[in-house]
Amino acid sequence: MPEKQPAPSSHDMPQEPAQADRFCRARQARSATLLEDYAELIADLLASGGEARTVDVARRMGVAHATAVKTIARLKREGLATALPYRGVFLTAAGHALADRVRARHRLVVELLVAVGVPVEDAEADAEGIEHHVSDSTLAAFAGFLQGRK
Amino acid sequence: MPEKQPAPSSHDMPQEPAQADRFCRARQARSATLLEDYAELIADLLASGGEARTVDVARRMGVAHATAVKTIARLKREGLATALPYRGVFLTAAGHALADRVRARHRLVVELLVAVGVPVEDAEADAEGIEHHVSDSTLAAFAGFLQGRK
DNA sequence: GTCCGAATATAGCCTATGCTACACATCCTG
DNA sequence: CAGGATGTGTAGCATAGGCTATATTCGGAC
Ligand SMILES: [Mn+2]
Ligand SMILES: [Mn+2]
Ligand SMILES: [Mn+2]
Ligand SMILES: [Mn+2]
Repeated sequence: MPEKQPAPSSHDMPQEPAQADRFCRARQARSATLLEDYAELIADLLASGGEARTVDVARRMGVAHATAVKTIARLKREGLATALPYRGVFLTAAGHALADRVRARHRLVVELLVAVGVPVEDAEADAEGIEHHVSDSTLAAFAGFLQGRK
Repeated sequence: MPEKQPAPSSHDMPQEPAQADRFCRARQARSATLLEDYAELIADLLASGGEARTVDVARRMGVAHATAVKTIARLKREGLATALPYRGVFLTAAGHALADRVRARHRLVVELLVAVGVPVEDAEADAEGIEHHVSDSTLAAFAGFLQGRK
């Protein structure tokens, strides 16, 4: 066998399987991102206005309404939402549960960012992306940190 | 005109244009994610082993080699990398610059996470996704926070 | 009750990211 | 220097997530 070189590394790299695993998990999180954001948004619309119309969802997501329709179709396909024609979108129990989890995470991320000195506006903006990559472990650490400095 | 209702909100929602803007920026970051990770990885491979072969990149990214080929093609298309047939991948000046920026951000994010109590392994895993959503403002706040607790 | 603007549905097109399968090139090893 | 293992290139397929354009349907103003 070719005796794998000890690698003349100037600076260390992560082990190959561990690194691949990290990238895979990040990809996974990325693909769940949209559903999470939609679920949270729809829950908020239902809570504040009574109904979630496709147009409103599209406007708030910043996409064309046809795009929102497709994503909502995916929500339905995955058992997170239902919709009656010309009647708006609703969340299933699973959808509400997801929305709650996502909202809690969103808030905690913003809180943490603000606590370490990020301006509120930037915290809100960055949190929208960051939240989808925060594991339970990290979430717990955030909570502990915020608790400790109260 | 129908006199838009003041919204009988039980809890406040962000203004519509601001929220759409946040989602758009998050989508933007998401689409840059792959290029950033590839650039960083290729730079690391070049630095530690002398060359970056497509297979190694694929293995470390945890994807099929054909997938890596396509992404590397995009890197080339965007002027970040070059490649000679059967010779491996190289970074242009722009590619190296991107890699450096990305690596610095990656490290700072891990440091911050660890500083607030996230276990190192989880910090490394989550950082791989989080890093792509950290704005300059947030990055500066992280640096300041870490500085302050030294 | 009619009519018109707004909301909704649907179709078609595009790119980005994955994958598998297969063909060809390279490079060790014996 | 022959052959097999490994690396590369490429084709074909699928899904996700964007878009525009076009047709319907709804619902409120008159
Ligand atoms: Mn989000
Ligand atoms: Mn959110
Ligand atoms: Mn990353
Ligand atoms: Mn990284």
